[in-house]
Amino acid sequence: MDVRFYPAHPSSVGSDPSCLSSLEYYHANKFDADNMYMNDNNQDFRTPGQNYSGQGRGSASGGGGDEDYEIPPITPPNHADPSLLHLMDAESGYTFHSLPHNGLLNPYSYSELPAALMMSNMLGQDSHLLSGHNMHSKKAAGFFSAFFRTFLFSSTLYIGEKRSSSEMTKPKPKPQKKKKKKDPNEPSKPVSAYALFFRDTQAAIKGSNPNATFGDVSKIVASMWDSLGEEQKQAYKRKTEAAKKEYLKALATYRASLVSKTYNDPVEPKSAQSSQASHMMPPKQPLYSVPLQPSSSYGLGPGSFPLSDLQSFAGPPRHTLARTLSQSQMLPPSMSASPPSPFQISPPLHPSQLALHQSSLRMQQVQSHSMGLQGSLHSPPLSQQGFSHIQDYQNSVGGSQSPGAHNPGHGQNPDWDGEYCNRDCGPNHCSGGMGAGDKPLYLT
DNA sequence: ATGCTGATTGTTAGG
DNA sequence: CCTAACAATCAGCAT
Repeated sequence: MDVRFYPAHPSSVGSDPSCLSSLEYYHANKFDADNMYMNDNNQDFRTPGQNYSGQGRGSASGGGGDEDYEIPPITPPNHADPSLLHLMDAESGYTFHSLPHNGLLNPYSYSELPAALMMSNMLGQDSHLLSGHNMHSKKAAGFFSAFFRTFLFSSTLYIGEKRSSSEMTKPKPKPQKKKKKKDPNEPSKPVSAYALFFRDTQAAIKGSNPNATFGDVSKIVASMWDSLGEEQKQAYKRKTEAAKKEYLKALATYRASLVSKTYNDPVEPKSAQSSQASHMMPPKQPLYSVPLQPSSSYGLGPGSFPLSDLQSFAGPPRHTLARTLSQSQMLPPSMSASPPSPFQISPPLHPSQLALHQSSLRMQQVQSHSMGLQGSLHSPPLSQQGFSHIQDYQNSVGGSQSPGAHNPGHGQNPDWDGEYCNRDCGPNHCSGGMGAGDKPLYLT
């Protein structure tokens, strides 16, 4: 592994139009572009022993596993400057008044990278966002593209150093994975903070390095995660916490639906179902009793808190939770919403009895739970925790990465929506197609 | 402490 | 066409 910063060669800058425009923007913003040269040397940043022979079973894309990944080598700005926090001025838009000058960038120090990455992601990846917007946006896009590349190369260097030592010592054996079949209706586990971060940043990485494999991206994201500021990690963790609460509720709903299914479907072999249901309800598991009703029983109507929040909380975009909820809506609210306690499973109660039996208890649970939930959901948005610039920009460009997601009405938390509504943003997603007749997502 | 599972995206092959 | 596997990595949970 021999990754190094090559002496800059200004003449080669022009080889990358996007970089050129970025550099122009650097100049326009008094950023020292002189240290941001590119060269034509292809950088092979594979780590020793790694085989990028391709993905999937066929590895057809591998070409023998001898790819060189052309991360445009950019000599990074020269000295570490933790003040990248001031990278963007939320007031004035996108003036960059505190970027480092003339110093090698410490690969470990780019605490603000994710924000820039997300910007790069939004700006560079989805060029449609730029079309029809003003030059300001384009310039910003250009800047972030180049800015991201700078950091990306730094992270590449970092990765190479990091992994070369560990892999030399321990070649990891590849255990045979076997994915067990999972009930498609079962809500997916909430994505971890890291997964969220991965989702945010991978697009930008891929945008800058289309040839980068998943492994490459993973390493880069991992190094970035390591370098992420604690505050920003906390921001992701807060999201995860919220998603976890949602997951628990969805899980409770799902389990309730399993039980109710048993009741409602006597033809079905009961033994398997009920044993499954009871097995899936360990007593230790905190179960939230949540009435599923079209308008939230918490008095939080669809406008009471951002729809995007709801949808982003709806778990990973595998549709499992959505399906679960949809299915649950077919059931009586009390049944679908509230899992019977294990003690109530035997002897089984009639659904109506069950509902009555639980209603009083649930009322108390709901009230207490709603307090905590509201607290978490209305916690300060990320925009107040270091992502305000992103929010600002999303406001200026339209808010969503998704094509066609105009979101005119749910601007309460655009950064959330922009970050996590970037998949499955079909006509029924984001706010665009979420009409009254669409499936509402009951977050109560 | 350690190990397992599942999550991230995109590609590919097989059913 | 749909699904599973695969890649590197991390978080979370169970043991």
